[in-house]
Amino acid sequence: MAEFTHPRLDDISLETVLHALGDPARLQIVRTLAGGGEMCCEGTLCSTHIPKSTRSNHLRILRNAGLIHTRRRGRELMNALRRGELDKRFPGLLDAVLPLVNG
Amino acid sequence: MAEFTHPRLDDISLETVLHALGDPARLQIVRTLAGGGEMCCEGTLCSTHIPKSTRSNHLRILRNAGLIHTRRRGRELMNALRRGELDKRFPGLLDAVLPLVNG
DNA sequence: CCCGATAGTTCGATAAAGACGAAATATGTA
DNA sequence: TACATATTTCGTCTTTATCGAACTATCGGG
Repeated sequence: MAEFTHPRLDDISLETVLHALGDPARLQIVRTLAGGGEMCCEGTLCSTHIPKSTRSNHLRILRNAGLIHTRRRGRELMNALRRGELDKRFPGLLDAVLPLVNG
Repeated sequence: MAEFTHPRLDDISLETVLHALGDPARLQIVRTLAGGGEMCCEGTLCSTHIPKSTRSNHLRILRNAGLIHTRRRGRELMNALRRGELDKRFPGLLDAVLPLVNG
């Protein structure tokens, strides 16, 4: 399988990022990844009953938006938040979104 | 015409706000209103060729999300960003979104 | 190697959301 | 009252999202 393509830092658009974050499932994924670790598709949203094809699609949207980085580890695909890069590109955005405000 | 309903500060959800912001037209409206003034539907997005029914819908989404406040002034409906309230509810969010990053 | 199990993606069909012209509603002015 | 202005609502069409099923890739064990 070909590896994934991730947008370069400068190509990440705020609008696309906001669109990606504007979904409850994706926001939850991002918050889960905010701890700093990696998580496979199976691992994300494990507390909910979202089918894997939908999870896969959510992760693809997050990846294409530039929010997460995906690498293969064995048969799993590990996803990590591109925290440092995003903080550089959009200072303060993740800080504002990630706290446990849970509005 | 009945006046508009605006969500109370505590009822504004981050997810809904992010969804509202995750559209280029609406992001532009919010940025335009960030100057602090009021603007009618006709006035928003005046540089683009978006039909009024679509503009109206965008403003409704922003209003329901809690981002803007709408009041009638004569036959116009003036819209203003709920900046102070949003800064209280989601500190740093608008500061991160509004700068002319234009990613 | 080939097989089965595991992890994810892709496909295809249905469901939900958005866009926009046309018609309706509300307000102001003559 | 009649007409113009400002905006919403409605109906239709297009776009986007969801999710089961089928497909692809990787690993471990005969």
